[in-house]
Amino acid sequence: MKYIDKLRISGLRPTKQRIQICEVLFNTEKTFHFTINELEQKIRNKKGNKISLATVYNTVHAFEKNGYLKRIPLNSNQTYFDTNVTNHHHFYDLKEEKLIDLENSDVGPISIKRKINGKKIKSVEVLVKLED
Amino acid sequence: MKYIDKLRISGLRPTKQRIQICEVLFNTEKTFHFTINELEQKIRNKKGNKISLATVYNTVHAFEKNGYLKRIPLNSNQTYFDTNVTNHHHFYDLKEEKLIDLENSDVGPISIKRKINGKKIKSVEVLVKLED
DNA sequence: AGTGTAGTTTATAATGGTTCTAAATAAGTG
DNA sequence: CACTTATTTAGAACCATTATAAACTACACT
Repeated sequence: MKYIDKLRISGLRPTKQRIQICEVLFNTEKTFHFTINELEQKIRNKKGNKISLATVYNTVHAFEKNGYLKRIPLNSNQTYFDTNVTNHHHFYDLKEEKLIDLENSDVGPISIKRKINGKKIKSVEVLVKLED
Repeated sequence: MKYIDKLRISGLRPTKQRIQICEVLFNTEKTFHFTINELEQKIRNKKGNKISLATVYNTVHAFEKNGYLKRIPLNSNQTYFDTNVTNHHHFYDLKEEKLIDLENSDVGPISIKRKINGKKIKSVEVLVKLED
C-alpha cells in the first residue's frame, strides 16, 4: 500500500481511517479543493462507510501540518483546503463561490520590495476575485 | 458633522450609533485592521458607552457594502476588516498573528495571464506570510 | 502470541463567531 | 403632530470547529 509509507514517514500510524482518507484525497489524477464537510460526504459516497467527523478534522489537520494539504486563505465561513500543495494561486468566482486554480505560470513574478526585520517570507499567495 | 453626509449619500440614516462608529473607524490619521470584537471594545473605551454587538455587525456590513471598509482574505476564525480601502496587500506574521500593510508600491506589478470566459477581474490581493 | 503503552477513533458536548428574530425605538416625511 | 419605514437591541439560534474522555488499535517488547 503506497499510503502506508507516506503516513509512517510523518510519524502517523497507518490506520484504516487515514488510509481511506488518503485514497479519497490523493488517488486522483487532478488536485482539488474541498471543505471538511465536502470531504466527509465524499468519503461516505466513495467508500460506502462513514468516518467520524472528529477524525476527518484530526486527519486533515495532521496532513496539513505534514505538508500534504494546504489551507487556502479566503473569507468564508468554512475553511477550504487544497490537495495541490505546489506554489500556485487562485481565482475566486464571487458569484459561483468557487475556487479555480491559477498555475504558477499564469501569474507573472511577484516582487516584494519591503522587508520586515527578523522575519522571512514563508509564502506569497495571490487571490484574484472574479465578477461577471 | 462630516459623517452625516457620508452616511446619507449611501442611503444610511445618520443615527447616533453609526456616527459614533464612523468616529472610531475614520477619525484617525492612520488606517487600521480590526475584528468586530476589537471594534466593539474600541467603541466602549473611546466613547465610554456600548453599542449592541448586532448593531456593530450591521453597521460594519453596511459600510463594507458601500465601500468604506474592506474584508481581508485570510484564514482565521474571525473576520478581519481594513479601513484602508485602497488597492494594497498584506503581510501576515504567523507568529504574532498580526497583519501589516504592504503599500501598493511595495509590490511589483502583478500580471494575470489567464482569462476566464465571461468573468472579469474585480481585485487582486496578495498575502505574504511571514515566519521567523 | 500475550502484554503494556502510547496513539487513534469516536460520539457527544462545549465553544465562539456570526446571523436571525421580533419587539422597542428613532428618523424622515407630509 | 401623525405616520411610515429604518434602525437598534437583547437574546436566541446557527453552525463550523475544537475539546473531552472513554473505547479501541497499532506496535514494541518480551
